[in-house]
Amino acid sequence: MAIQTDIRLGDCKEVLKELPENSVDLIFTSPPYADQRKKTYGGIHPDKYVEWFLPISAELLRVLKPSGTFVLNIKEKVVNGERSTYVMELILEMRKQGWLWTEEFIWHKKNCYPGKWPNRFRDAWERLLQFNKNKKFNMYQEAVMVPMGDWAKSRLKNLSETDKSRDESKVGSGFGKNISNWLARDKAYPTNVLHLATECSNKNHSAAFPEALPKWFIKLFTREGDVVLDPFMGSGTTNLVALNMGRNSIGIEILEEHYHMVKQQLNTRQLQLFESKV
Amino acid sequence: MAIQTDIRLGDCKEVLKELPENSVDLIFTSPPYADQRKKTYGGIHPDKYVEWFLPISAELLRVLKPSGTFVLNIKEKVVNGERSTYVMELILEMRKQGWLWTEEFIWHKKNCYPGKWPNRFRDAWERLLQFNKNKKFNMYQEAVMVPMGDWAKSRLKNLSETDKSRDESKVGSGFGKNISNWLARDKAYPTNVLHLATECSNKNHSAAFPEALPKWFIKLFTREGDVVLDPFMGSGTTNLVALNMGRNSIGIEILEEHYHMVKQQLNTRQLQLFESKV
DNA sequence: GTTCCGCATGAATCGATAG
DNA sequence: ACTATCGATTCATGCGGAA
Repeated sequence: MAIQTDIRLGDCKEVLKELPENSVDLIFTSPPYADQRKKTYGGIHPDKYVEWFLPISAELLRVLKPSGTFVLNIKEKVVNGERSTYVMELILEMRKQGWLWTEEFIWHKKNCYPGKWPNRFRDAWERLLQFNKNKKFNMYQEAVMVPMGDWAKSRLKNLSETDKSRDESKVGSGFGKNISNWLARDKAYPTNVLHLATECSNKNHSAAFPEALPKWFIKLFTREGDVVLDPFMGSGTTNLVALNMGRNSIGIEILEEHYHMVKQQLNTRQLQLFESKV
Repeated sequence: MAIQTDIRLGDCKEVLKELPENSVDLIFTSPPYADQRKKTYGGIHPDKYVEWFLPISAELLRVLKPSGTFVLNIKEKVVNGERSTYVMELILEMRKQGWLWTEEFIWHKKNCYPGKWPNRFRDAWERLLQFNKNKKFNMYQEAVMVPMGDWAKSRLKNLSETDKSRDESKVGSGFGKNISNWLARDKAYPTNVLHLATECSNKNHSAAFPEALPKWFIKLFTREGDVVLDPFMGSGTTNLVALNMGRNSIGIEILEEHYHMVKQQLNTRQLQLFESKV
């Protein structure tokens, strides 16, 4: 059966109500961060963020299968010299809503925004919060194991200090950094720290997160034919990756501009897939 | 003047009251994590953790200089399949107490303890929460600069060959000013992600952090002759590093065993320092 | 065809200036 | 006093043009 990619235009708070309950295997999304992207999303004030998000997370809880997982990519910004606390408040409120806060992965951004400030360094990481409905959920750990090829072994012998750090980021797109520990084995399990670069200047559009990010979580939490949902689709990275990986997906986007752009990209990609089968 | 290392035996909640207010430049500590290390510290239950810590953080707020910084190394453990929320609750409560939550650094542990669970990967990171009394605080960023990446290196190499000679002939015109800025800089500022290995050395303490961790923050937030405090001294890593870096320090430890061990180590080290001067 | 170099560009943050 | 906008700061990355 062909893979379905269902793209919908509208406010996810409303559109989500159209989806049946217990129908999604993985929700992977990166909502607009508080007080950012004002031009495109209207900007949610940090003080109002939790209040704004909770009705949406309630719908997400409804549509997620009991065995499914919700991965939320978010990072609080600095307000008045302090880190905002809305992400922590959101976690606490979502737990009251019925979510389990299972894990917090760290996305270590290799190329973060430059800048110099008197009392702060560059912010090089974001949160990837894992939420679940039940303690038992689907997780396919073997799918994200890091292969330890021969090249890694040979390169380890004569590594300069600079090469060491560079080498780490090349192994399996940033996973499995402790090379020397795992030399004896073929594959290693990753950790809860992901070391990836942002794809900053793509030709037509710049995605908020690199393809490797949704790809990793789709591998980890779904199998082929499963359903992936991104309620804040944006440039459609999650859905395109899902399609390429043989997963059905649903994407919701509030901006017509993004919606049409993703629609067009999907048509191109689906045509490619069709032709490759003929 | 000789560097003072003041080690005290007792419960820090009480001992801290002996210290004068506004007297400490940096507090760096790793308190017992909730419900962990039961054998050595009696284990604080996650539900009671905030309640237990707040009187201590109140004393810390009192003894810290207005220009000082408090760095708290902590990580919530997994309870019943979920991450505990006591760290987030602690941050929210400490802000009510008057602390500013300035930043959250990530310690990415290079070689974390191996292990495999059905629904979880190895935990390879810990939080380093930075709290301050004021928006203005002492920070010596140059002390922790790191070597630059490859791009800058290759660029520098090329600059020195093509543009350097031209620069010399036009001194004073301002033409080569940018170039000399680049030439002078072989180091870049770090980010808020620290990538350090854990030390697996056989210290008689269950959760020793590597020396590089306190060393980095002592460099960043203090100068020689400043005062560093670790209210949960443990094996005394913070104080030993401070001594080696020419900082005065105070350490408080509740266990006699640790207290005497650190006392002895300090005597040895101070004798070394004394003899090297003679 | 390779390799190399130049350049634009980011979920950023601060401080100053303006309404 | 309090919010909105703007310029300056700065580095890893990928692309396109050049050698």
